[in-house]
Amino acid sequence: MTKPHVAILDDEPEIRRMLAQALEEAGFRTTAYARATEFEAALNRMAPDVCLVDLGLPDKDGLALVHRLALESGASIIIISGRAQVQDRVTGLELGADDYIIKPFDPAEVVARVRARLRKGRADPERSAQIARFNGWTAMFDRYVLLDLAGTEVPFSHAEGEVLRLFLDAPKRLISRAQMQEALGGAAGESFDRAMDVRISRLRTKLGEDPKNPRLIKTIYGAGYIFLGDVIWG
Amino acid sequence: MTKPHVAILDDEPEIRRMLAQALEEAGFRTTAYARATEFEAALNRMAPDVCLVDLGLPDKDGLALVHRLALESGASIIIISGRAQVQDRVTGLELGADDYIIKPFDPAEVVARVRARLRKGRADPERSAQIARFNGWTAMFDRYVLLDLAGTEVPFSHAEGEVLRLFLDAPKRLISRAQMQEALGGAAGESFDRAMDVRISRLRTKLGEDPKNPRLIKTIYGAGYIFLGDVIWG
DNA sequence: ACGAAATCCTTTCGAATTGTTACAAACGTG
DNA sequence: CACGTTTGTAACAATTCGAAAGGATTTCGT
Repeated sequence: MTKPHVAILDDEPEIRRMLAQALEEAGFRTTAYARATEFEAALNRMAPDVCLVDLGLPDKDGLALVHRLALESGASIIIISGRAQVQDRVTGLELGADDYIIKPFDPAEVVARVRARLRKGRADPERSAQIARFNGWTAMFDRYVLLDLAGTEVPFSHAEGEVLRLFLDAPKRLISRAQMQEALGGAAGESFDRAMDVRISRLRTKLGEDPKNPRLIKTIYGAGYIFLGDVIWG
Repeated sequence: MTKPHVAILDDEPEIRRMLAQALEEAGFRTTAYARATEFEAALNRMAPDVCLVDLGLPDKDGLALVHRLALESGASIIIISGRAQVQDRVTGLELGADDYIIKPFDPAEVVARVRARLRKGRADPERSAQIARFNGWTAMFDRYVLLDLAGTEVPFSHAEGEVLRLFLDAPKRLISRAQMQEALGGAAGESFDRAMDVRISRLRTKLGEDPKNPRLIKTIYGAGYIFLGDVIWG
């Protein structure tokens, strides 16, 4: 996978430099332009993933450019503008911009917003498979099965999966009972405690734990549970 | 096509009302919640397109909620917060939010930003895509037939096609029973549940599923269904 | 308009999953 | 070691789901 490409269009050299530096430090490839005509001419061969466009351009109406970009280019468009009126933002967004940042801005926020745009653009098509590996096991949450080292499938239920996910999201950290109850959607004030115990008990047997000496799901008397084991997501 | 659905989570009744009114005037369907727990409980049957989440909630850490939403729900997430520090915005966006709006805000801008999210989310206006391939099958919705690898035709009915399309539009994601009921136009409060079971049962047999070990349409007890299989539209 | 066929919903009962109860074991405290 | 509290788990009950059978509705041809 190559680096995502961010195109910058701003007439102030200082801002161009600042944006390019921040974005490249964040792992993007950047191309900066000072004038709309040059920007447009280079658009096709650039094929950027995100465009940062300043509206206060001397040589062309920025909003018209944004509109054309939105219609013809598949890139996400982020407007950067000194005009802070709500009406400016609304028209910019209605014309097809995906975000609107007001000067002065913090480069860190720009990077974060660029990342957000890229995430949405590619998140849906190939969402990361919900797979976690730990101590010889492979948990596949979309298929509701565990694989051991030999490759034999051990199916687990939704209730068990909720507990397992909780553990794998916070390995080697104490998880209090109240925390778990909240996460599992347990109505408070009930004797839901026993149900949790049962879930954990069932999960333990499926993981082949020795009841006398559990190595993965350890219970801390009076405090909660802790999941040992080295988790790798993905 | 039904109206897009926007879910609102904010503890201040005044803001809930303002947002709901502005969004409904703009042609959206809205559902508002005051507390995170209720919001989470209703998430699956709501199946919103966009979530507006206030971070300053009394009953739960808003950022954790945003993170979970981003991972598990396909919806776009817009944070609304009174905290104006750049660092807050950056962490919010990094955790998976798609936008970050600072209080006090103008309802018109919120509407514009919601529209921007929907535009990108449904960037594929492929309502003309009537053919999908998955795991050796070819579903042709305009002709109401399934083709297996050998090319033999298996006709399916309209009701079965509705279910199949729902699955193929959201593969490898949990589809709650309530969500399905809504999508199939089932009036709420009825014993429509059994009808859904029957539809799915018929679809399963047509796909040649082994009832004891279904590989494509898996049922998650107490939660819904999930469609495994790699879908390619077109 | 009438009857046949296809489609779809409802009913019903059996199977699978989950929560609950009850009791035993483990733990901490004095 | 005695005692109360916390946790594990087996057995049971409640809930949820699958699939067959029958009936209601729509569709279609004549």
